[in-house]
Amino acid sequence: MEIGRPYSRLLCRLEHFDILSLHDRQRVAELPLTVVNCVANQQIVRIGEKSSRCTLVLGGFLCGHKQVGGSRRQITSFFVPGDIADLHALHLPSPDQDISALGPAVVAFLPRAALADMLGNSPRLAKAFWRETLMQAAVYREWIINLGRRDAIARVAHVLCELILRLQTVGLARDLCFSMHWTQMDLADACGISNVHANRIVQELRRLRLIDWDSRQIRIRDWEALVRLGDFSPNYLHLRDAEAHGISAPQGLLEPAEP
Amino acid sequence: MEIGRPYSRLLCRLEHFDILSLHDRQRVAELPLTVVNCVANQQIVRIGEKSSRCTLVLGGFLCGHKQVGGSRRQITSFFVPGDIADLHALHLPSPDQDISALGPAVVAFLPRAALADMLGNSPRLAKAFWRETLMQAAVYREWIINLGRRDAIARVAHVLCELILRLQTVGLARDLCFSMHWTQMDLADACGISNVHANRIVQELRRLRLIDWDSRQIRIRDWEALVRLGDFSPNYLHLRDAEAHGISAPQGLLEPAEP
DNA sequence: CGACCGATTGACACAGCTCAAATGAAGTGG
DNA sequence: CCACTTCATTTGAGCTGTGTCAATCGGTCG
Repeated sequence: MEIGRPYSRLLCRLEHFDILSLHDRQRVAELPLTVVNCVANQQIVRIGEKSSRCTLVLGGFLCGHKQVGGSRRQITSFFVPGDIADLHALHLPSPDQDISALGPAVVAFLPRAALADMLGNSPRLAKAFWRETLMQAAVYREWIINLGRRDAIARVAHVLCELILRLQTVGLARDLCFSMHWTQMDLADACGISNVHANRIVQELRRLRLIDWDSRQIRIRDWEALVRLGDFSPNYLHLRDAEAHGISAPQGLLEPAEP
Repeated sequence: MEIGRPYSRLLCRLEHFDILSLHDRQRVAELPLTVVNCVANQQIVRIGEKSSRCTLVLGGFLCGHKQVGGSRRQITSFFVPGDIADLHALHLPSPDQDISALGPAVVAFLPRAALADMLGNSPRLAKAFWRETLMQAAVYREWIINLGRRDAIARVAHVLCELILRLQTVGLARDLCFSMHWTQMDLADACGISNVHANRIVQELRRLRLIDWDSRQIRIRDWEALVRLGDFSPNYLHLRDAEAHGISAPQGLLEPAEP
């Protein structure tokens, strides 16, 4: 789980639309941070508990989730390296969901005061961070679509497509392959299905030769087909044209879309 | 559909946590705006179409929605008076969903340039608007929970509870009653169910004497029970204590929660 | 070696979907 | 004021995707 400079993937996201000035990049690079290794399922933010820091993902995955009534939890979002998982801490008094590690992860805590200070001094950085929150909202919207109107196999396919693309924007999963130490139950909780059914869907995806999911790693074998199955269109990720273009076959073999 | 001063409900939301200075309120009040009456189902924002304005709801309801594959649309959010429906236009190049009126509505268009100018000149206003986007994201998260882990009747109940509280924070629906010119299919599209099933759920809610829904108006008859049925807990709305307190019985008769 | 956790499989139940038709309500135009 | 249209609500009858329950299997770790 190599990390590089801790802020590099964050910068990669912040500069998605506008290049930052050298001065601004410097400000980000100088943010004080505390790096922490998390074990699988470690809880990082607890609903209702005020905290004075934000959490930047350096390696692995985090997820936001919430328990409902008697039933199983629902995962509301994944956070990949370069994401700040609790941006709401910037302006809201207390978190409205839990945030935990999915599998082992590495995070950096940024003191909110330092962050607020930085944003106050640079309108351009403030804009970049604000945009970051808006892009997260766009992903939430797409998840609503996913849960509301797609069947189980499409949901899973859609989630995988999204993950691949988000990883690629920060330089990961270039080969349509990434290691993911999480369980089928985690997948189920993200897709709003039962763990048993999640297992059947994974098997079906394997049978269709769309993915390999051995214990600790996912490999997309047929990107085109996965995109079709998941009814995936990436505009909600607000990628730049170049990347969005890559969608048709980000790194895999080119295959005609129509049979 | 009395409107009052067009910006009054917006101010009501912006000042939810911090009181604005007189100067800031003045800035908001002086925003140039174009008031427009919308007919039912009128489309206001089209996916992918750049625009240089934001849309403030003055009366009625808007909704964000998206069409998927062959199936029915999914509504991702409601917007009530005082909400700005397309805040993403502030920092994202193009919208990733459609926005339409649910029933007749009155909106005001605010030129993005004027808005950006205002936000650039007042850090406190910028913070208030940013917080507004974060609170919308919190609502999206809750909708993900709703669609992922609750059954149909709980979804509908939850959506109704949310609407009531959001209306009350801007001074509407004080009597647990509001007029809502939208169809059962709109409700179905928000809850991720079929229109036929939505109808059955509405009938069930009527049979249980939880709501009246005559053609054009919804009246909550048993708030406590609706909250319980919808597994509704309002913390995700980030209401101030006073309001959140009112939840147990916002205006209705006080009834003990436990049987 | 035992304990534990996650993946897998099977059988059965049911919430919610689809299709289709009937009813009701609100215009619209003659 | 009455046909006629249109759109929303309502009802019924199967069908199916997915959940639940329960048992088994396989790997990992102490």
